[in-house]
Amino acid sequence: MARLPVYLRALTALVDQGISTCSSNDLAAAAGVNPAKLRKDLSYLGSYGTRGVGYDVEYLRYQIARELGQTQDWDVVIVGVGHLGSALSAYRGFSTRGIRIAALVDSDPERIGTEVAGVTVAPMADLESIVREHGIAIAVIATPGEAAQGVADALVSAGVTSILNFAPAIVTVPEGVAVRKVDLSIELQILAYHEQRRSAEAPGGGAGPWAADGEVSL
Amino acid sequence: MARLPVYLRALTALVDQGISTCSSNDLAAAAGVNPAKLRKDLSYLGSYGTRGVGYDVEYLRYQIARELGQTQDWDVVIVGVGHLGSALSAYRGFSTRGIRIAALVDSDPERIGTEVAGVTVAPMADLESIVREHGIAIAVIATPGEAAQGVADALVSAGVTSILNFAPAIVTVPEGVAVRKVDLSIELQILAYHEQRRSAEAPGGGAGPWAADGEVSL
DNA sequence: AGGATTTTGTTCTCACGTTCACAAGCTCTT
DNA sequence: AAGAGCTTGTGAACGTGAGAACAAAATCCT
Repeated sequence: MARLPVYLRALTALVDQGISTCSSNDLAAAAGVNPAKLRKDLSYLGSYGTRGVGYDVEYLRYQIARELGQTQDWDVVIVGVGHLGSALSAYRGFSTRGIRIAALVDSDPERIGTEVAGVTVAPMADLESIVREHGIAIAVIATPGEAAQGVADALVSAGVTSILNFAPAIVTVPEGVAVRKVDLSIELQILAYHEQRRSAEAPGGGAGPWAADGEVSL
Repeated sequence: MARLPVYLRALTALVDQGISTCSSNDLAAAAGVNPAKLRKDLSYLGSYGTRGVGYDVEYLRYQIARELGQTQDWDVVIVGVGHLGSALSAYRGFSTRGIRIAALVDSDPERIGTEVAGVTVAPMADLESIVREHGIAIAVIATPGEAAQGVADALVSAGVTSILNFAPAIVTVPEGVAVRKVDLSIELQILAYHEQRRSAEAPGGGAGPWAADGEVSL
C-alpha cells in the first residue's frame, strides 16, 4: 500500500516524542487517515497490535520499515541534473529513509564532471555500467519532457525496474517495470482549477457534478 | 477532475504536431488513459466533440484551459527558498500553464533580500501584505517539515485558499481550504517497496493480497 | 438519397476501496 | 478470579470510480 510510508513517518515522529505505545486512533490522527483504514492496512502485514492496549510504536515501526525494504539502503540514480535534479540530490529526507543517491547522470557536457551534493555527474554513456556496478533498481528522471522517454528506455535496458518520473511527459515502459509520475505543474493546475470553480460558482452557488470531489481537505 | 491537466498537455502536444482533429482513442493514447474514461471526463465539460469525426484539438484545448482557469494567470507565492523552493522558482513549466511565481518568502535572514530566479526573497512578516497585494489564492510550501504547519496557518489567515505542500508533514487546514501534498521521499519509498516485494517474492512466487495493486505500469 | 461506417455520449455493470459496526481478546480493578 | 473497560482485527454495507457495451449522430461512399 502507498500509505505505509506515511504511517512510518508518523511512527517515527511518535518515537521522537518518546511515545512507546499508541492506539490506532492516535496513529491515524497523526497520519491523517481513518482509524479503521489504518487497522485494516496494518492487518495485511500481520497482527502486530495487542487488543486492549494498542501498538508498540518501535516494534510496528520496524515491521513497516522491513515491509518497505528499508532495512537495506536502496541506491538510486538521478538522470538530469538541472534545478530539480540538484534539489533532489541535496534533499536530506532521503538518507534517513533508506534512499541513497548513488550517482548523477546528465547529457550536458557543461555539467558532466561537476560535483553536485558530493557526487560527480557522469555522462549518459556511463549509465549502464553505473546501474550494473551499484546494482541500482530505482531511478529518477528529472530531465526535460522531450528526453524522458529516451532516458526511460535506456534505464530499462540497463536493468532498472522502478522509475520515478518528474519530467512532464508520459513514459511507457515494458510490463514489470514500475513507474510513478510526479508532475509539479499539474499539481498547481489542479489547485488553480479548484480556485477557478470557487470563483465561478461563488455567485451562483450551482451544483454541477463537480461539487463533491474529495480533494478539498476536511 | 485531476486528469484535465493531463489531457490539456496531450492536446498541446498534438497542436505542436500540427494535428487539428483527433479521436478519443488518439487522445487517450497520448494521455495514457482509457478512451471510455476520457470521453466520460470530457462529457462533464459539455459536448465538444462531433460524432463520427472526433474532437477539434484547438477548440477542445481552449475549453479545457478555460475550465482549468488557465485563461487567466494565477499568482503563486512560494514559502521556503531552499534547494526545492529555488528549483520550483526556476521551473519553466509553470509560466506556460498559467502559473506565475509572484513572490518568494523565507524566514532565513541569510536568504531574505537575495534574488532567486528574478524574484527578491521577502521575509515571513511580509506574507500577509504580499498575498493581499497580489490577490494570491495559491501558495506552495517548500519548508522543512517542522515549519509546515505554522506556515500553512499563516497562509490561511492571510487569505490563501489552496496550498501545495512539499514539506514532509501533514498539515491541517480549515474546511474550504484545498491542500495537495507531494512527498518526494514517500514516492521513492513506494518504489523501494515494490522492489522489496519483487525480490522477496521472486523465489517463492507467492500470492498474498499484494499481488495486484495497479501501480505497476502496463 | 440512402445505407455503411465511424466516433461520440451515455447507460449499465462490476470491482475496488472506504467506512461502519461488532466480535475476539487483553489488561486492570475489585 | 471474575467482570468492566478498552482496543484490535474483521465481516458486511456503502459509495465511488472504472471499463464494457450500446444508442445517437455525423460523414462518406455508392
